Amino acid sequence: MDFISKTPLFRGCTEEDILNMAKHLDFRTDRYKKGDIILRAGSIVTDIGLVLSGSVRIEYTDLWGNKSILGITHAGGVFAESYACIPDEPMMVDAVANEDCNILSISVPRLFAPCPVCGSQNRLIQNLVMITAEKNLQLSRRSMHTSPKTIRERLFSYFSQQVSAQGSNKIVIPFDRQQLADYLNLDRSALSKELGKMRNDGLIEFNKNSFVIKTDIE
Amino acid sequence: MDFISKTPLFRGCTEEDILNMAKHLDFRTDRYKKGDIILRAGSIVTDIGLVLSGSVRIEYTDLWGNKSILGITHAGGVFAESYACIPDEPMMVDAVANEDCNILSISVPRLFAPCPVCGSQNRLIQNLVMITAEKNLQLSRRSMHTSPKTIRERLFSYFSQQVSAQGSNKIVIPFDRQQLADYLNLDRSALSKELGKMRNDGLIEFNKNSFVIKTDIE
DNA sequence: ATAAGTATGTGGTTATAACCACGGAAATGA
DNA sequence: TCATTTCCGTGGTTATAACCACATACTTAT
Repeated sequence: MDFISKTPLFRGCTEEDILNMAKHLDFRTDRYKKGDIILRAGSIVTDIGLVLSGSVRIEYTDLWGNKSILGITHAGGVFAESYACIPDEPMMVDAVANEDCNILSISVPRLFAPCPVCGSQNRLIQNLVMITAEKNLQLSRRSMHTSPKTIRERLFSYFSQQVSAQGSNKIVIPFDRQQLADYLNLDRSALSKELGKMRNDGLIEFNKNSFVIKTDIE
Repeated sequence: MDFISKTPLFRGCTEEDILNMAKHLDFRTDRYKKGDIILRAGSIVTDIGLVLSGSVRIEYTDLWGNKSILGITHAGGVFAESYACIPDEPMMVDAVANEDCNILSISVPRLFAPCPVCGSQNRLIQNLVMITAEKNLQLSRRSMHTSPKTIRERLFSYFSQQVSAQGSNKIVIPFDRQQLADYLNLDRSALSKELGKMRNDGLIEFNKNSFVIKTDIE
């Protein structure tokens, strides 16, 4: 309960607000065991899932049975919110219990239904806008960084964004090499090679996850 | 005005609602001439831009000056909403007048501020959630389709999603070849070649923008 | 301290996608 | 209708990234 009020979705809500909403909006919690399918591709969802404990894996399976993992939502995070917010939009992915977990379901239609009494749910909707907007920016950034054809250009794109975001030519990235490769849609060893070349070419310096990007502006 | 009530952002609002909000939320319209920079990268925005006429181009410029166009927002659409919804998030992109245009600015902080009188703005916020959620799904889909390494696999990914969405093995896609290549992050001629091979291999049939995807299930 | 496991860099090979160029088809517009 | 332009497929070449294998450095645990 104390945990809930600290999640991005309920940020700014008092415990009283939450209890109030729990009644009005008919919150529901469910337990799942590792491997259980929480939401199935093709189904229509109307509920946001808030992960109370454990984690949820978002999996994509194409027509030919090829699977790939699109993301993990940990405790405190929400999943399926984009599908839940759009009426009649079938899920493209499965939500699978990555480990034993506890999920709080919140009905978007109820959330959107006007409630003259409590202004609390408006706060919730606002948080929801911010959460989806933030996910949007993350997706946009990745799109930008993976659009160049060459490894070097993708790294340039990513680095320049990080330089701007961190306000310095000296940046620390939140990825190890494999994760960076996944993020930029590259092979790890090819990535390592290109980083080495860029260092030789005097474009960057790096040590582990710390990089110095040398712009020609002195 | 009649136009405004038909935009996705104001869907479901009566003219009275809109006039009401125009007062409370202090709507502002601005004219821009083709080429004008409406919003500059690095700046903090708090307003959503609703395109009343003309169109707005979203441009990304990296540290080395390389530009790329990320998208166009036409009349009725909104832009910068993700940045406006997240406090202190600097724009990564420029918003440029693609042609002479008229922009309605709506302050998100005002939109989020509680107004005891009018419930109309809640409707607006709900629409905003749906708009961002929809953009989210679009971005996710593209991410899914561009993650495979080979052209054929990207096409499989895209086709299988379309088959599912259109509910038939016979699909019509909204792209010409160049656009499909851009969408899947491919070279056009390479794309054409691979489509030809897939036809030879008996996997698909196509004619212009109509495709038949042959699953092995008869 | 040592061992096991993980992360990273590097060389070499190969598949493959980008690139360039062009010819024909189809759409557009006068 | 004809002219013009855009769109699409194809061949050939080349650059490049994936892939494989391995050696070294770094972590972590016991």
